[in-house]
Formats: sequence, C-alpha cells, structure tokens
Amino acid sequence: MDLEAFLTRHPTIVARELIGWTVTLDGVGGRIVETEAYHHEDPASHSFSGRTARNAAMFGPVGRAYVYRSYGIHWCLNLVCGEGPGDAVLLRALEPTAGVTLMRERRGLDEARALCSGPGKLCQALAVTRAHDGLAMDHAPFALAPGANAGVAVGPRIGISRGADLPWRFGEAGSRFLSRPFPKAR
DNA sequence: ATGACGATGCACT
DNA sequence: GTGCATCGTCATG
Repeated sequence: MDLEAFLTRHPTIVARELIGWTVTLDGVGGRIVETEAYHHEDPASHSFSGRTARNAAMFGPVGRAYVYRSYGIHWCLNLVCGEGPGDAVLLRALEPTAGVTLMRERRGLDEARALCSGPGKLCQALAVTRAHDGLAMDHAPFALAPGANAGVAVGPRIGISRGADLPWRFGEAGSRFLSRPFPKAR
C-alpha cells in the first residue's frame, strides 16, 4: 500500500496505524508514539464548522501538514488524511531518535522523555511553525517512514470539551514518551 | 471594534 | 492537582 492509500481511510484507522512510524523535519524527529484522530463530522474537529483561513490545509490533499496555534503560545502539528476533506491526525508525542542534541537546545531540557511528550513540545523540538502549514509531510523538509509498534493503547482525547467521550486517542503501549499515561483498561 | 475561548505547558502546592 | 501565561481565530455588534 502506498502512502496515499494508507492515508485515504478513516482518521481513527490512520491514527492507530501511524503509531511506530517515524517523522522528521530537517532530519530532526522520532517515532510517533501518540496520536489523536479528528473527523470532519466530529464537533471537536477544527473542520467541523467548515473551511476557514486557519484550517484550509485540512481541506487539501492527504499527506499535508496542518499546523495551528494553540492557546496563543504553542504550535500543533497534524497530518491530513481521511476519505474526504476535513480529517486529520494530531501528532501528540514522539520517541526522539534523530537530532536529539538540537531538540535539547530548542527545548532547554536534558531528559529525552520530555522533549516531545506533548503536541506543543513536539513542535518546539522540531521547530514546527505556521511556515510548515500545508507542506507535504512525505517530502523535504519533512520525511515520513513506516515502522512497527509494540501494541496500541486507546483512550479519550485530551483537552477537548465536545466529543470527549470518543476513544480517539492512540498510543504505543508501555511507551515512556507519552504526553500522559492512558487510563487503565477495564 | 471587541470579546470569549481554546486539540497546552509549566511552575508551584 | 491547581493556576496562569498569552494571542490568534472566529462570532458578534
């Protein structure tokens, strides 16, 4: 399956199967260990109320980056996917594997486990900004490569009010690089 | 023109 | 666990 086919599926499927893939920007990045799915019919999605200047990238081709500013401070990076316009996967945490020294400088931290353990942290470590909004994530300066995972945990998404009941957050089971642990299964 | 509110992170208790 | 910084985006007047 090529990348376009991989991405042209429901964002929950893509978000789950993306765990273990590697993403880099200018050679800095790591294994994707945490994602969240956003669907255009989901009230929590930025695309729910239609296309605007901010979310335009979500309505473009799959494989592009959708970058937005959160809380006026942080950047967050999504990979556009889905069977139709308006779907994306939020990249929430990476296991740093490449350019770790540069990440430490950008983050002002030593501990690898805290370098990319959150959507805003990840963007600071990789130096993602609005300038990357709309860029293809399988071409330079981005790169995207498949990879395996050690099992996927599922739970509710973080920091949203609407659609909070949907189990659309995915993470590598047992990873030490998550933004937060997953609620214990029951 | 103005106001409300975040798909957060960090310091502090 | 709680509080707050900080500002772009969108809805409303």
